[in-house]
Amino acid sequence: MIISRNLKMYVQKLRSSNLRPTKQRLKICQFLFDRKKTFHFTIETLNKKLNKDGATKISLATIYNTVEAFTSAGYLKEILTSKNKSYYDTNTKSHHHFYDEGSKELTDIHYSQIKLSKVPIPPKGKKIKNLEVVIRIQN
Amino acid sequence: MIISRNLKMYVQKLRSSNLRPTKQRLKICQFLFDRKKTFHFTIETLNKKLNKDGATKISLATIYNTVEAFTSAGYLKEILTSKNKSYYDTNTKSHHHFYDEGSKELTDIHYSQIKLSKVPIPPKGKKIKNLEVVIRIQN
DNA sequence: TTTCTAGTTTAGAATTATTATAAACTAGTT
DNA sequence: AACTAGTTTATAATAATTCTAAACTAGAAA
Repeated sequence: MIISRNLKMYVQKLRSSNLRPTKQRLKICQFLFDRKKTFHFTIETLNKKLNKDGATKISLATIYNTVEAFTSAGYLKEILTSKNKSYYDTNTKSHHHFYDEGSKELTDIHYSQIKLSKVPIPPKGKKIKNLEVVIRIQN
Repeated sequence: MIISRNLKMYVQKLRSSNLRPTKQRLKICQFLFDRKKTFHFTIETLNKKLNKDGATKISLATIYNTVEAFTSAGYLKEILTSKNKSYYDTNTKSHHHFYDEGSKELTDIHYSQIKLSKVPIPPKGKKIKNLEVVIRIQN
């Protein structure tokens, strides 16, 4: 079964980031990363989906902790929106988003679809960590 | 005095957006727009600055209402960040930001400092309302 | 294997930002 | 001067997130 191979992979991945491979973290890894397409979520949606089936529950606090840990470790990317709720993305590669103001849905824009021909120099002593384009759309 | 000229201007501006020129709204207009440089703020900072002097207090609810009204009217622009607090900008023209992850400060990037040579077509039936680049920086 | 300990999970409380409510007030029309 | 719809206000309610401290566990050491 593929899952067991991925599990080992996740154990290594977590260890390499100094995160103990706990049951909860592995379950969240499988849920987030055992998929082909990238996945956008909020804590709320993740919590609902993880705890939908009557299976072992992962507490909300753990979901917050884990998403935060995965984000610092670079497994997840926090997305910029104007809403007071954090959005995350399993696609950590440089890419951009459409943000639909009506439906509040995010759609990936492949990095090749946007080209910047001029980027400013960061202020003295600072480095660019990340550059993100959000295109707000509406009907 | 210049202020009285601006006051009249603000009265007109508000009327033209179907907003009654109340004492509170005019005071907030003066505070936000009687300045040369653009101003970035959160509700929290605006509230503190408006109510610093022992002068007539403007309630927090009014500040929320007014900022929301001014944003819909196009006097203010909501800025995208990853934090769970709304940031606003008195510069509503197309422009971009540095977001310093350490100090959580926003700095304007003049629109001419960023050039996009390729922009995607929006999904069917949708129009682009706005395009914003946020460059996250760190030490 | 058993013991130990630092890291982790958990439920629930606390905090923070924002929105809702409903009574008092006011701009501006009649 | 009276009226009314829009506005302000204090406060309560809600929502997202962070904190806390007790219970649990991975995995190193005995």
